[in-house]
This record gives sequence, structure tokens and C-alpha cells, in this order.
Amino acid sequence: MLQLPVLREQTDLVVAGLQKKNYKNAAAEVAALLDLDQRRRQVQSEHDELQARANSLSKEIGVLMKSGEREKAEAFKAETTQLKQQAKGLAEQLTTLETELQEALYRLPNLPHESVPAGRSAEDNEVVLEHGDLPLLPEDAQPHWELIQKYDIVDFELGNKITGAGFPVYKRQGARLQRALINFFLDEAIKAGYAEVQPPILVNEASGYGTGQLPDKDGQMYLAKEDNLYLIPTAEVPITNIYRDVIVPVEQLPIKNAGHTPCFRREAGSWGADVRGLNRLHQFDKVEIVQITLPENSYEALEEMSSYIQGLLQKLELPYRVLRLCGGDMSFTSALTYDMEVYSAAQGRWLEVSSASNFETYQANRLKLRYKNESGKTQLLHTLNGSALALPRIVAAILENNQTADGINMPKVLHPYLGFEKIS
RNA sequence: GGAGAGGUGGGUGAGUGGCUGAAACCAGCAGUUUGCUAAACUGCCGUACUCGUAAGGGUACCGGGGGUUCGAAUCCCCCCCUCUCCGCCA
Repeated sequence: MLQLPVLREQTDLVVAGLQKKNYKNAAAEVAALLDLDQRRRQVQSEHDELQARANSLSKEIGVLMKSGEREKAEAFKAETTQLKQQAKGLAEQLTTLETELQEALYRLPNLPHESVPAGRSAEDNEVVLEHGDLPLLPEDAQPHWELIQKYDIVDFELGNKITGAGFPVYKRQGARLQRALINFFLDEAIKAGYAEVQPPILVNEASGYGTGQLPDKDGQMYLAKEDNLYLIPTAEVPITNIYRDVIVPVEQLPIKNAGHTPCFRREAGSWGADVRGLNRLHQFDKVEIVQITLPENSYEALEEMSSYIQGLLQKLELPYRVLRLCGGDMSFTSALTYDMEVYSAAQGRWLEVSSASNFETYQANRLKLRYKNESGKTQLLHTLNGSALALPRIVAAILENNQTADGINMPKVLHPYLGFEKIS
């Protein structure tokens, strides 16, 4: 969440940033928020003053009681009681104001980095680069949802029976491909200096707030109501929350973690076109990379993550492009996001397989994730993460792009992981 | 799930109604001493909010939330968590 001092001192900048992010009524909301802040401080001052007087009277009462001056003490008691009553009223106001302020702050998205292009939707994203030739497929090339039936490697009907739509069962070579990809991605991450973690895939409310899924994405996550735990939509949540309420020793920075988890998304309201086959699921596997860096190093780290992810796509021999998301298409919490899209040839569509973002201090502020700078002051760190990678669309592209008359060729880099070279 | 014990500052741990924002020790930081290292000695050493140009004030916080009281780390109620034993179980 945004820092109150920034809102106070750089109001115009904040409003401009919010507008770039397509946030409605930015100026009015910020003004309302600052007004709340002003009132809160006013009430707090009044409250503290009353409380201070009551406290000092209480101390005197103690002394008087000891020295036996009962009557004087009784007189003070009456006054203190009155002060306390007034203070209590103010304290209630204060709590209300603080809650309102907190909620208002939670509602504000992160500010975009200066390099973020203006724009409203995916159309306005900036194509940073394209890599690889688009494959030329024969006339009778099939989309992956036909291929998986043909080779019996992913079964949606079965998933339907067991759970419901969007929960496929991977079978035979399809299941092995999943496992191979997960292992390949994790091994690559380790080689790149990430420490592997296996976090819980259910998280509590505090963790949801920590990384910004709550309150923004409430309703998009599955909730285990009995225990008030959310199924994670991404490993970003548990892995980043490892560092909630932590003051990291500077010498441990940057922190680089990677982990594989299933991810669960309700995708409420987003069913419709373009969701066939593996394109959009309620449950999918993903390897996530997370970095925590000093503020001055975070953009360098983002570039590093971007090229790392591109390296994976190159090794998988998939044509891809990199987008710099425009203000209107970026996630709530991000300051700068690169999306990586692979070309899935039979569908003739670019599919998002990764999203790498720098959150600057937005998450760190919620997480209270800090370090001590040279002068000993605690300061917020920067958090980043990226998918490396999300499996289903990678699978879709591999299947579609590499199909032949007698099977589907697997990328060479996966052969040792798969134990076969062709799906047939 | 049942029974018991417990949750205090970076750590250990004292503290059962007022002079305790919290002893002591350890760790940490600064300094003195010192061939070097070590030791010894001295000082500093929680967080958030808030007032103030600053120096420096104020308020809150001893797992969380309520309550009693002029005054709560300390008493009462509810909740959460940890540990031990029992039960169940991959």
C-alpha cells in the first residue's frame, strides 16, 4: 500500500499515477483520504492531551494515597474520571477514523513506474520485443484441445466428474510432461541462484493482505471457510509472506526464492471466449520466482528476472514476445510489469505464460518487510516476482507448435526429464 | 478432539495493582584501555503514531480483543497460538 507521507507530500504525483493506472476519481479519493488523515491527527492530538493529563493526575493520586491525603486524592479521582470519559469518546472516534483511513489506503493501487505506457486495456500494451519465428503448421493442424484427446493425455471430462470445469486430469505422457516441466523449471531456478522452497498452499487472511490479494481480489480466491484459509492463486503469496514482519540483514540481500505450487483461481466473471482447453483453468501448476531487494536494485533485478524467464522460453524453443503492460492493464499491486506471451500456433494466439513485476515498496509496506540502512533507520525493501513458468499454456504451445503427422515432438531440453522424445 | 503448562524487548528471563516502557544477563553499537586478538571498563541500545524547524515533548503497545480501577504486564472474561501428555491419523 502507498505510504501516507508520500500521499501528503507528493499528492499531485500520486494523483497523476493513479490516473495513469486508470483509477477512477483519483483526485477526489486522494483528497478525501488526506482529509481523513488530517482529522485523524487532529483527534489524536486532542485525545493524547487528555490522556496525558489523566495519566499525570493518576500518578499524583498514587503519591497522595501513600502519604495519606485521602481527600485530595478523591478530588483528583473525580477529575480523572471525567477526563477519561472524554478521552474514551475521542478514542472511539480515532478508531473509526483509523479504520476508514486504513480501508481507503487498501483501496488505492500501486503507482506505475515512469516507463509504464499510458493506456486502458491489453491493446495498449507495448511490445518490447519478439523472439523466434512463428511456426508454419500444415493446413490440418489441430488446436491443443483436440490434440490432448487424440493422444489421451489430458482429460477434461474426468476432471468434470471429480471436481468440475477447469480442473483437468493429466494422464499418461501428459502427466509426465507436467512433472518434467516442473523439475526443469526448478532446476533452472536453482542454477540461477534461487533457493527452492515448498510453501503451504493455503494461507491466512493476514498473508492475503500482505501481498495485496486482499481486499482487492477477495472473491477470486477459493476460501476454506471452516478455517478461514484461502487457497493460493499464486506461490507469490506464501513465498513473499515468509518475510512478513521481518527486518532483513542487509548482507542477505537480495533474497531469491523459487517454488512450485498448484495455483487456484475462481476466475469469477472471466469465463467466455478464449478459454477452451488449457487456456484458462481453475487449478494449474506454476513455478514462481520471488526476489527481495534493496530499493536501488529492484529494477535491475526485474530485468534480470525478465531475461531469466526469456531464457526458459528459448530453451523450450517457443516463439515469444515481451510486453510492457500499460497503466490500465497492470495488476493492482505492481509498479512495472512485463508479460511474456508464447505463440500457440494452431490457435494463432499469443498466450500469457509469465508476468514479472516490481512492486517496489507497495507490498513491503503491507508486509512490514524492511532493512536497516547505513544510518540505522528501518526502511522498506522492494519485492518482485515472476512466473517461471505457468504450465498449462506452455503445454498448449508445445503441443500445437510441435505437432506432426505421427506425434508431437518434445523440446530437446526436456528429453532427460521426460524419458521420451515424442508424444504418440 | 481431551487434559495440563505457558505466551514479556533481537535472545534468555525478572516482574501479581502506582516510582515498570519494563530489572538483570547475553547479543549489538560507540568509546576508554591495549604489541595484536581477547578481556575489562563506560555509555547507548524496542516499535508505531503524534506535536515541534530542531532540541525535545506526548500517546499507545508486555499473544489478540473486551472489562474492573483514579491507575493494569500484573485482577476478570472471550479468542488465538506454542509446548507436554492422551486420542486419532498420512
